[in-house]
Amino acid sequence: MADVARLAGVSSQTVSRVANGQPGVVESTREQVLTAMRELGYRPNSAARSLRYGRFNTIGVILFGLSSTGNSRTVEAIATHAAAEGYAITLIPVGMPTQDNVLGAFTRMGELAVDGVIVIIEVHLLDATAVALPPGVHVVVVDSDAGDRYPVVDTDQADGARQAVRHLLGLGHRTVWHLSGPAESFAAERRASAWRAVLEEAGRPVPPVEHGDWSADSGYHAGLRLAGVPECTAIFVANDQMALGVLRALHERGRRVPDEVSVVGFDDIADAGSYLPPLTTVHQDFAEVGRRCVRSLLHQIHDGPAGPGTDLVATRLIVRGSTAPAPA
Amino acid sequence: MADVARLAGVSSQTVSRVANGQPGVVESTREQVLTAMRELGYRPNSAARSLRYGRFNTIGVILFGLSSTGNSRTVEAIATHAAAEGYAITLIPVGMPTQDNVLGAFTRMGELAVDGVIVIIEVHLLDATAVALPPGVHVVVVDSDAGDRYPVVDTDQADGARQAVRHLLGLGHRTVWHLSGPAESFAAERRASAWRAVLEEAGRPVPPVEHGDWSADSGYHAGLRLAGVPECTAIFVANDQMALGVLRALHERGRRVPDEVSVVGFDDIADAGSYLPPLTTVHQDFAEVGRRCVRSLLHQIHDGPAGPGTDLVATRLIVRGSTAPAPA
DNA sequence: TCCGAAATTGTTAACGTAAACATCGACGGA
DNA sequence: TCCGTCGATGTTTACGTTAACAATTTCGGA
Repeated sequence: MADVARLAGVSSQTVSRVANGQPGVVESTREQVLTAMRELGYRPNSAARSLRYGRFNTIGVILFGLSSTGNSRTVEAIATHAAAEGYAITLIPVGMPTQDNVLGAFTRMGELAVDGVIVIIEVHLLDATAVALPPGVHVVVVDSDAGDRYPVVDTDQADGARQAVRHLLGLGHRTVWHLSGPAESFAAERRASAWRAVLEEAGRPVPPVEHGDWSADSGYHAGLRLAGVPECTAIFVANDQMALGVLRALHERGRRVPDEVSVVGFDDIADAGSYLPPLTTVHQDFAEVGRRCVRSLLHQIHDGPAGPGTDLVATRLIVRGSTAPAPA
Repeated sequence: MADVARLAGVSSQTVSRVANGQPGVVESTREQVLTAMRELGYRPNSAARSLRYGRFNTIGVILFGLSSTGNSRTVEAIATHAAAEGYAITLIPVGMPTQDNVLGAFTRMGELAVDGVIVIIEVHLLDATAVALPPGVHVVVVDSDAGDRYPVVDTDQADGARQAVRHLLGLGHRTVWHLSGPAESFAAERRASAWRAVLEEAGRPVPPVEHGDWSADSGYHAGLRLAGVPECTAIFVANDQMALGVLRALHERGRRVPDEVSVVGFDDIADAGSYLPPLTTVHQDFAEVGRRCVRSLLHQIHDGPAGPGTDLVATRLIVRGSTAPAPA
């Protein structure tokens, strides 16, 4: 910057003014400075800027597993909206979701150049880390029940599950079986309890819950077990990938979908419409979740901390070819 | 930091030494400083550090579309390995892959606190932007043919395609049809040209190429067309998602896989083993690509710029249930 | 007892930027 | 003509950190 000032024959302050588009610089001077900038390939040093302003214009995202569909789409939306507001995104991946690792991520975060953090991790891992969060750092949590401690943005898991189960009951199925996610997952738990609540409310029997780990493979194995249960004609699967595995298992066992068994998934991933048969599933608006995260976090950064609370994003059932009226 | 120094009754320099674990601080002093740090919740200001050191310890990743399987897994690997080396990852998403947007991303990058950039974008979009790249910023490019201008890390697309086509020919198929990606994609182009080369080398007829946009849906439509071609008994599809669509189309048209038609995909995404039937596909090691990107970039940052050149990551064919000997 | 070396701690300056304040010159009105 | 005002530009300072050097203390040995 000093070099630019020297070359343009002005003070560094004037260069600063030009760089930031501030008024009070006469046109001819501005031209000279811009020319000098180009000539020297000047680019402002953001570290110095941050130091001066006390802000980094950066949001940190702590997450476990970027490859899972939901996470990557949420992060993409976060990145897009943050960029629109002039904020960059810094990714802090957590290798394995152990408390130690999460704690480590929070510690690293504390040392990073970040104005706020969006946490996309099952919240029970946050218990021990609440203390470790640096006081000046704002937080938004996704997909957890931390609503009493931090602002939370999340898909309305329960309502999505309710829509799925009611759809199946509406088709005349006597009851609905459920393949849930891992026991530690709050998303899985909420989907499962909404499923149970609808059945109980309707006075239907509640079959035993199967558990998978979200993978198609685990869905396949659970599907093999369910295929052996003759009275099982409707299955609500907690995500689309496991549903894919279920479809394969049913197919291998000769149980036709949707004629003999109806299947509903959750997520509406891009491929769900191309499964055999195309999957009826609950659509999650990951982009909207990301958008609201950014909005909430920026609001905190600019206007001070926000109280806890939960912001739910609506879901909707997408009916495709994997559900049909119950067999006679 | 000054507060900590005051509370601990030492100079700020001593605080700095403690914070960085430098030697030459007596144990009792260190304790006092650590206590003061805890009490005041001190955390070092990374902007000041960056300013002092002239480095940000941050890597930028410019990409289009985080949701595509390959990208998210590559980014995850990049983030993991960068973190292990003490580097953070800053994401710069490009909304639509137009030259303007890419140019904008590079400009933003220039203003960001970044020591180097990994570019995960089809390279023809880089043509006009080569100039815009700030001189001091190191670059590694993924998935493109920029090998003459920048260091490139990429999957060995051609070899993967060769393995796929040879596998099908080895099963006795007279020739192999191809569903390619979008015409602008270099990855698609390389897979297609390797496919063509193997066929020509083997003296087989080269069927017309179908084009999709990587989505399952586009695969479905192309699949419907191919299903109408009786002599088509083997299809090499340029990615797994389109292969999923092809499987669905063949199924709907009553062409059995693999008995009547064999299908090979590319990527080996997590779900590929759960398709109906489980998909034979070319495995890409996205994690390794990410690892090498980071290695190459850090090498540049620490030891000076590297010349152009291409670093190819091996692929391997995973044979599952979607391929079988040609029908008699 | 005193001196020199080593260990520990303190002081100064600089990284690049921008806010706050100071200066300078031009212009208009009395 | 002189003065006040305003617009353009320059100067000073501070942001938080750490390298380089300076100062102080401690300790062993002659």
